Amino acid sequence: MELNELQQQRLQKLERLQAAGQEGFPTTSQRTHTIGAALADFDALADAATPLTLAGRIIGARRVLGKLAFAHINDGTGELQLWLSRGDLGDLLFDRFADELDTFDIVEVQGTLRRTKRGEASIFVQDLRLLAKALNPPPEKWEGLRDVEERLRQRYLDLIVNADRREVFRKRALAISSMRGYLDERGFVEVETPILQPIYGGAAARPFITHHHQLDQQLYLRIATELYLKRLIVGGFPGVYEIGKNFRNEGVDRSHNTEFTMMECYLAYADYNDMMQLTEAMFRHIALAVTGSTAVTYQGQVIDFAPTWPRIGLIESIAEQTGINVLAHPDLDDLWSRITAANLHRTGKIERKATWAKQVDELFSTFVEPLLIQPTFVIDYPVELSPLAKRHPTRPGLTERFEAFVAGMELGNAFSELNDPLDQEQRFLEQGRAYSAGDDEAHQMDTDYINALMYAMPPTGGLGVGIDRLVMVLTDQPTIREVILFPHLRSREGH
RNA sequence: GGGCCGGUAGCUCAGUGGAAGAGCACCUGACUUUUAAUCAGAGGGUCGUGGGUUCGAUCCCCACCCGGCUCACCA
Repeated sequence: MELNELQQQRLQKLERLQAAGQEGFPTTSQRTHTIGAALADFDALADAATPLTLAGRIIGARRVLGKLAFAHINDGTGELQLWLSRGDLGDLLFDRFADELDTFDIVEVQGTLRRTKRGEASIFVQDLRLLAKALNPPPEKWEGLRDVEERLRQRYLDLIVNADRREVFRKRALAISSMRGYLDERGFVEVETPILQPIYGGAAARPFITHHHQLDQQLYLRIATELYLKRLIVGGFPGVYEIGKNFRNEGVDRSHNTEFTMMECYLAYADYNDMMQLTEAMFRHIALAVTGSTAVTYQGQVIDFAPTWPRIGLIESIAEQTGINVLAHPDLDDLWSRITAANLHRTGKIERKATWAKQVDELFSTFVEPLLIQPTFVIDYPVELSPLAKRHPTRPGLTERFEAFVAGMELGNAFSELNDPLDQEQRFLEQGRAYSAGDDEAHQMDTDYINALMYAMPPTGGLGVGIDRLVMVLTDQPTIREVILFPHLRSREGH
């Protein structure tokens, strides 16, 4: 390992300490309180002059003023100023602090709590030792670490330096635990289903492909959990859910990451209307848990998760924005003629797609989705777009499906689950034809899933929620990579 | 994948076809209540990588690598 000048200076300090009989990385800390606990009980501990042992990372500049010195330490629960004087510490320890310790070192201090003349809560240090030497120097004192690439590649440093970053991930954890709590309370059983799958399904996406050597079997990283979870509804669970990673071999942008976290839940003897109510109630519950309010500000816009959300028909919303009733143009050639007649292709945003369903999806994504800022249910999707959803009983060609949109992003997808095995088989066959026609995201035939449906699945409502996007909205983050700890980046040589 | 922009000291950033800069950090010295401490001084660079043009390239040209924004695709 080649060390730069700053790293060598720090290494030399470590070696000097070790030469003086100090451990550079002792096995354990003897701390008596977290900083958070010390601050919470500050006045009592200070009045009683209780001796405390605290530990933490030296953050920010050390200020050495001749025979006095100041610094701050942070242990993840709080931050506290160290007050060190040559008189109290003695020459050996004071010089050790001044000469051998650096910003980012992790130290342990003993002392009593007091306020300085200017009123800042501090620990007046009587003893100190190194717990772990930082060989890397900190970034700029005020600008911090701004370079996006470095922040993502060295997320640990980003988290050290940018304290609000840790807050985002605390809120992410809170969002997930409150979601889990909501579902647990309502009798959903949390399950784990395969990530490595012999047949991928449950969504329209290209998969990652891998191989099992011993079994000599091609496997896919899951793109969704759907088909396994519904097998469990067949198996008799009243409701199931899974929170976990999905993997889609597709582009990365501000609202897409290669691997992302989804919650899927299925409720027996329910339909998509029930799932809309569940979605509203659950999002309200989570928003309250994370932010204390149902109204959150996202990128300057107030978004209110309070029920009841508007429900608009997919077909009607496209017609409203484009003047085109896609159901009146039920094949691709016909629909494309209508689009060109309306000159929509001249906007530069619309091009001819491989299938009618994808063309409809593009019209919606382009002309309707960006307008859906407040939580909105878009309902009743075409059968061709929804191979796993039950047909609408009164609207031919449509299914009982909705997607939940917030801030112009799809946050949820749900339907009354198709439980007719014969219809499901036909849908898979249709998907196979779409694949042949050039739709490389079409579903594969899953005969075992059909077999499961042939034992009868009760009427079931299902819902999927994109956790990362939900966290983006709840924490006001502009991109998905700011709510994922280690988003995917190309590897860089020598790093 | 396309378009536009970027990569210079540990970090944040200037800059120029003719000797590589600033601030912060770091190092040395002074300083017993600092809060971006202050004062004085010193050190630190394969200017993303590889070619090319040129007497001379960090700068101009080409290719490549990594990233940002954006469009396309997807949730």
